[in-house]
Parts: sequence; structure tokens; C-alpha cells
Amino acid sequence: MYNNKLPTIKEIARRLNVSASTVSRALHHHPSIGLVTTMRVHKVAQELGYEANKTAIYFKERKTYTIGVIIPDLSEPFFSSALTGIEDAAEASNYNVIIGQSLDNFEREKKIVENMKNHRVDGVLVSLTKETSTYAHFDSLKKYNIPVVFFDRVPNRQDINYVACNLVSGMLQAITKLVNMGHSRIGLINGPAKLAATLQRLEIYIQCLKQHHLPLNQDIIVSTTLAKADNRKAIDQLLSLNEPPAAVIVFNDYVLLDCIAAVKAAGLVVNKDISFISFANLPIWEYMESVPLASIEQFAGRQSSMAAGFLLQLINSAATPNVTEPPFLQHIIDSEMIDYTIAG
Amino acid sequence: MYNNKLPTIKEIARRLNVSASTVSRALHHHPSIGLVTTMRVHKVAQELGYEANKTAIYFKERKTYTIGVIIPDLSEPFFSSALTGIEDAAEASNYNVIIGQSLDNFEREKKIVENMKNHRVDGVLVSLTKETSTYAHFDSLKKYNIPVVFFDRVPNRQDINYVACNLVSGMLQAITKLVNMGHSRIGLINGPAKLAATLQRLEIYIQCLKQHHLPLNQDIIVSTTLAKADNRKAIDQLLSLNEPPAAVIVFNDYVLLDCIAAVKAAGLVVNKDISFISFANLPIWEYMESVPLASIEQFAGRQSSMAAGFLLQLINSAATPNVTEPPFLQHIIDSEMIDYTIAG
DNA sequence: GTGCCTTGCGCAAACGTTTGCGCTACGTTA
DNA sequence: TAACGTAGCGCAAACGTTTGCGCAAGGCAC
Repeated sequence: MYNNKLPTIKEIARRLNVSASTVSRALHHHPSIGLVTTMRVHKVAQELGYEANKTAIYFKERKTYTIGVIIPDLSEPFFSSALTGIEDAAEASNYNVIIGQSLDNFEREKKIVENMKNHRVDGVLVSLTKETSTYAHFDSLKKYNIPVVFFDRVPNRQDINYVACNLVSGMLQAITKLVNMGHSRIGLINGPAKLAATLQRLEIYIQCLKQHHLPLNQDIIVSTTLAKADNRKAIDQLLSLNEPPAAVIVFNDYVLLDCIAAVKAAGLVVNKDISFISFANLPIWEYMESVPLASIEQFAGRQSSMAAGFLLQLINSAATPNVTEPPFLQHIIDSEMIDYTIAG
Repeated sequence: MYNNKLPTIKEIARRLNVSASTVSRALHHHPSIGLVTTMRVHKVAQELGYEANKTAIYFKERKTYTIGVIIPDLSEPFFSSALTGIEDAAEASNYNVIIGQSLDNFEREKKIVENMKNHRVDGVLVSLTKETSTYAHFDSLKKYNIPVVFFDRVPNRQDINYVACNLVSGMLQAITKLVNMGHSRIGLINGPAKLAATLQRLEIYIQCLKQHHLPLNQDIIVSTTLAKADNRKAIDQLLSLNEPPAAVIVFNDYVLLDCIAAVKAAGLVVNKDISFISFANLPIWEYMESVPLASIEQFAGRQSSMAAGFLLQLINSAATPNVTEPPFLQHIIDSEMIDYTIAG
């Protein structure tokens, strides 16, 4: 049934009339094995095309040299480049990467965590679902000493490891730019209320307005569920005001794409009748006619590879016996406004 | 050093004064274990939060319930949606997915194959590097009975399992559409010569022209390395002809984006002075001003999930003892022209 | 010649789970 | 009562590798 004629340490041992332990040590160039024996072992191993059975080692060492990555959606460039960053970091340390897409579905996220726990990954990197508001499913990983590092979409608490992006820097640059251009009525198209990023953007928006001594007008703050129709409704709502804002901060570039379509449909011209600054810095703007003044880059790759670094650090520190619990690894990367009026 | 107080079958057995085999069987509801014992085992397992150590099972069963996916680049939507297709198929059969990006680098591809072999994945899905022209690194997987299924970018030989996309159907639709619009001089911007897809497109292009009794003009066939500058050079070359083609088939949508930029820079208008049909059906066209007449969809998700289905089939048939070698699983999906003049 | 150190290797256990086989104790049937 | 069947469980091996410990043989110093 099984093709069990794969070369193993035992087989090499049998052929050379030595013990398996000797073979194992010889293969690792252990000093207690004589040079002659070591060479003979390597020769036979070579001939047989021996390769260590990692599953046996994983089992014995209680390590799988595998990290799990849980992200909402690979089709978003942000997450696919995040994954690339993770893969690079993992490969450099000889770790494998197994992935799970939550598709922004909480139940799927839970199931993926469960699966990765069963698979005994050595650590998990997570960017949360839009729906996630409880974190008990991650606590279950502690039982197996599986460290977790969150990135970008992180829980709103401090007893975790995470890498996130500080939007203040980018948003402040954005609003400063708009003010310098003469704008004082700056609208906001925000995301769905239950998303942490939404509240965050609102707070920063308010903070930045205050910093520029601008008034806060509730009527030019609208929101969208991120669905296409809703995006258009949001911008239409702003356009239908008596005095529409001539500059709008938009939740992200995807929302903005729909907004721009709506603006055109209304017979208005982007960057003349109305200007935008958004979040994501999508590469496609380079090819578009109507573009935002700027987009705020959140550095997917940098966030994720730093998170991966944290994770590897935690994995290694868990392997060495530590008296004191290591402190939480946390870092916040500054976002940065990418100015398209300069670049292009 | 190890936190070895994780619940195991042995621990449950110890607590109940039964043997480990009894516990194992009870947990699987084996009929030879009495109802009372079975219930007691489940109760204790529940209390301890027992979860089977999969690494032990993987090791014992010589299966990892993991498939490896090797693709060039996740940042291309084609491959990220391919990966999604694979993940869905795998998840439905309780398989995990580990990924490796070759980044179109042959050496990396070889290294990834090596790594996945060591990891003892149950099977591998591959979309080849642009550089790959030898396949010995995949042969080494046979030794471990690890089946391989290629998709989209497949080797040019028949002794393999693969799912590919037939471009004839889409290209024929495209040229037919152009002919119906009155075009008889239809150009081609092709890819780099060493890419299999390039030769394929050229052959089909010739074949389709012949089918419409159109002459073949070498001067309206150009090529690009896919680099941005080269893309623009290719279209400029066509535009500089005495009689530029008014319709051009383009290698893919990414190349076309640069071509469109060049056309605009030349003061010409897309779909008036010159029209395009391309490959990939990128979602962004929906938001663009200048779009091709159509783009040919190659169905990343369909290809990859069918390939995943093939792979799972091969994995399962390898597990059951077969006298005869199973035939190669091969399928070709028809491409399809997506007509943007209808849709939008 | 005695004691000690070093070199080079083998023994056996361990990791957690599954499974073929065998065993006991009981119940049934003739 | 003897023979037989069966329900319910345990024993032990196996998967491949690593590693602490022990042991033998040889060399060296005294």
C-alpha cells in the first residue's frame, strides 16, 4: 500500500551495519562520530538520495517551521503585497507560510484559526475581519504557545503584539495640503461604523481640522458601507448640498473610484469642481485620467514584514526557556501622503 | 523546556485507567468500544480540551493534508484570484495550502519545489516561471509520490497533468469582432519571445487572420519585453508606420495600459483613431476613460480550481492501491472575449 | 601492571497516534 | 455441562528522527 522504499536513516544504518543514531549524528557532523564513518554515511546517503523526513522532525521537535497568515482578501493589492512581505521574511528564516482568507467573515476567521491550531503552526499573523470584535478564538492559541502578531487591522487593546499604521501623519499632511490650496470646507466620506478604521479616521479628521483651526461641519461628513451603490450615494449626498465641499477626504481608493464615476456622471470635473485625497495609494492611478490630489500610503509590505519579524522573534524566544514573560511587541508605522500633483 | 502538559490521548488514558488504544478508538466512535467507556472518554477529552496532535498523525499517516502552490507573483490579480480558487477547493476537502512565489525566477522555483518536497506536501500546483524551460526539478517529486498539476503557464509536453486556457476561442471572437467592424489591418503587440504564451498568441493570430482571409503583414507585428518603456516603444513603432493599424491585439491589459498612455501622449483618441483588444479582463477597465473594445478572459479561478480538483483526485487515487498507472489529467478551458462595448 | 581519559559508537527512550491481533469474561445455545 | 460466540478492551509495534547515557577499546601516564 505504501511505497515505503524511501531512503531513511534506518536504511542507511542497515546498509552500513551501524546504528541509526550513528547515521543521524554523522549526517549532522557530530564530533563524536569518526571521520571515516561520517564519510561513509554521507556517501550512502548521497547514493540513496536521502532526505530527512521533516514530518518526523516536526513531530519530534514540536515545531513545524510554518507560520499561518490570516487575511481578509488576497484580491486586494494591500493584502497581496502584505503577503509577499511576509513570505520574504519567512523564507529568509526557512519558514513556510500557510494562508487563510477570511473573506471578511468572522466565522471563517474562527475556523481558520482552529485549523491552524490543529496544524500546529509555530505562529500566526492576522489582519482582522471587518466583523471581528471578540478575540477569544485567538486566546485558544495561547494554550499551544502559538504566538500571534496582528497587523494593519488590529484589535483595539494593548495586551497584544501588533504592527499598525498611524494615519495621523498622512491625514495631517493631506489636510495641510488642502488648506494650503485654500480649502476650508473639507468633507469626509467615511467607512462603515463598525470598522475600527472608521472611528479612527473620524477622530484624526477632527483632530487635524482642529489643528488648522477649521470648523467641524457634520453635514459634510458622510459614510458608506463600501458597497459600490453606497459609495455613489455618499458622494451624491455631498454634491447635493447647498454648498458642497470642494475637497473631500475619502475612506480609501476603492470608494474613491466610485465617487469619481459619480462626479463625472454629475457633469463635474475632478480636481476642478471637486478634489479628493484618499487612502491606499493604488498603483492604477498612474493610468487614470481623474485622480486624487494625493493618496495616503499605509505600507502593506513594511507593516507585514515587520510583523513577521516580530513573530519570528516571539517563536524563538518561546523556544529558549525564559523566566520572565516577554513584553508585547508593538510598533506603529507612520503613514505618508503620496502627492500625485508632484509625481505626475 | 517544553510545556508538555498539553492534553494527549495518553493523558486521558491515564486518568481513566484505560489504554491509549481504547481512548483512540473511543474518540473515533469505534464499535468495539462500549458505550459507557466511549462516553467517559469523550467527557474527559472535553474537560481537558483535548485536540489531536496533527503533526503526529501526519507523520504516521505519511500525509500532511497540505498542498503546495507555486505561482509567479501574487500581486497580479490573475494569480491572486487563482489562489483564491485553489484555497476554496482545498478547504472544501480539508486541505491546507502553502504558497511559494517564484517571482518569475527559475532558481527560486527550484528552491520552492525542494522546500515543498521536504515539507512532504501531498501535492503541488504550479504555474511556471517565464524562465522555466526544464522540468527536472518537478521530476524529483515523483520519488515521493507527490503529484503535480500545472495550470495556465504549463510545460509544452504531454506527459503531465495540466489545466490550461485555449486562446483560440477568445482570439477568434476578437478578430471576428474587428472584422465585423470593418477592420482588415489588425496589428499585434506580442510579448517576449521566450514566453510560451508569445509563440502561442502569434500562431493563433496567424490562424485567425487566415480564417478571415486577411493578409499577414509582418510590419504590424511588434513585441515588447513587458517593461513599461518597452510597451510604449512597441505602440509608438506601430503609430509611426505610414499606415498604422487602426486595430491592435495586445499581449495583455498591463501592456495595454502603457499603450493607451502613449496613444494619448501622441494626441490620438482610443476607440476612434485606434482600437484595442487585449487579454486579462482586468476589473479596473470599468473605471477607465479609455478602454479596449474587449478583453479576453482566461478564467484564473476556473483554471486553478479545476487544477486543484485534479490534484485532489490524484492524491486520493495514489492512496488507494492501483494496478494501472492512472492516465494524465488534462483539460483546456476556452477563453472568452468580454465585450466592453456591450457591457458598458 | 594499574588507573584514567578519550574516542567512537550503540542502546533505548521519546514524541502522539493508529491498528492488527489476542485475550478475558460473559452470555448463549444445544 | 460443554462448546462456542461475542462484546470490550489491552498489548505492542509502527511511523523516522534525535539524544542522554553507557560501554568498549585503545592510548597514555604513573
